[in-house]
Amino acid sequence: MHSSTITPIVSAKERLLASAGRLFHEHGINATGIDLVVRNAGVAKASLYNNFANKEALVVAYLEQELDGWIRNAHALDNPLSPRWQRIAALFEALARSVELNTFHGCPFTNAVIELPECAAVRTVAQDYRAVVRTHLASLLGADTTSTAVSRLVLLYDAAITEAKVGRDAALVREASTMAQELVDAHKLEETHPPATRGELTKRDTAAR
Amino acid sequence: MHSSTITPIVSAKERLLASAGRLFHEHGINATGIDLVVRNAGVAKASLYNNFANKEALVVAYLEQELDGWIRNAHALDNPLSPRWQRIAALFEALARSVELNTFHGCPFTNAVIELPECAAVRTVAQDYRAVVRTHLASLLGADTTSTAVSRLVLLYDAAITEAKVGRDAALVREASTMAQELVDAHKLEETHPPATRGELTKRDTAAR
DNA sequence: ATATTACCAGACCGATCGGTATAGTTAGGG
DNA sequence: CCCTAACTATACCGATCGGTCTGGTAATAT
Repeated sequence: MHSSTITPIVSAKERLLASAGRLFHEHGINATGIDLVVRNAGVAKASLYNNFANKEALVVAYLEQELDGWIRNAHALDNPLSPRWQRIAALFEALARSVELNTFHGCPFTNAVIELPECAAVRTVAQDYRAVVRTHLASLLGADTTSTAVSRLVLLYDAAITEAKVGRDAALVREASTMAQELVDAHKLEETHPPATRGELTKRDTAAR
Repeated sequence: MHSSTITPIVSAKERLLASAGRLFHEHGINATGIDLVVRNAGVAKASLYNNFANKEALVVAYLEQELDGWIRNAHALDNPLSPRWQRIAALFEALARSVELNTFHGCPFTNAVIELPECAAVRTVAQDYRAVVRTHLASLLGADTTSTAVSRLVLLYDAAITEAKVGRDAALVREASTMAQELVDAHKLEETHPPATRGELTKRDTAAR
């Protein structure tokens, strides 16, 4: 049980998660059979079921791994010394480039929720992911997590991901980025201004019913 | 071959498409087997393969049916006598209500692209859908289909759908609606103003690289 | 009357699904 | 030295997958 066990350089569990990470993300979860995951990992089938109760557990572990990856990637893209608008733009720009390189396969959490709509555990991880994204965007924007400015940034980020996946349109991703920029500017103004100054032409939608 | 053939009130093809429409949309395409579609349609298995070459063809027909449904729904929601902002708000509000009633199962086209990422025919219908949406939103906004204003409206609509499906958050859907409202207002101003008037604090993202 | 057409019911096909069981290998720890 | 733990390889399980085939019925068109 110590970490002193040497094991075959990388454990079967790690190899399985790496394999699942590639296959689930690129070809989809339902389209990827257990046998393929195992073969691709170069691991015995029994090793899968020694480390995971069943396929669903593997899927959840895969998603948790992806969540971890998102966080690390977000920090790798982030330069805390840059101005806010640049730190936010970097997120969108990474997405746009991924589209151009044809390496974008969609948000793993959205994909999983769509592929397994009745799996509660999947929804849970997806909600965790959403909370992480919201928190991160809030910190980049320098706004309260519950603020509408952050909600709007979340919307724009999700929009960009959808355009990247379905439309494969890098230009639309960058348009979302531009909207995010304007949001940052507006938020900056709000910070320096007295609070109740901006109300020019909003809040009409509630009367739309 | 005439339309004078009586047939059992509704044809096997129609029953199959109705069944596929329910099952594919609610439980997912890959998770719905042929046998279930057939049983649910109350139809013989052979009738499926008399009307469709294979499952993929059924999926494509299902998507074409959904595209048709989207168009009809969009027109049903639309009151051409209402002001633009209301006609656009109706689209978002329908989405928000669907979330609250727990009857929203995601965009059939996005779902299909995610479930069958390597199926070209699915991507094609999805692009058709995107073109239809863009055209419709352009007409609601009274702007050119290629304008950035329409692109932004498309982004907001897709964002709302993602929040509806993954986050199940009607408030976020309505926030997207509010953003769309502001877009309509901005567009209205642009219409009445000389063209190059609005450039306060934009176009900086292109320097973000 | 006779084809033809559209349909139904269900057996059947090989392949693959997720998952289990058996048996053997390798390595470290008491 | 032997036990345990992690691993490999592979056979096997029932269920279901997408898809085919047979055989029969009822209504239409000629």
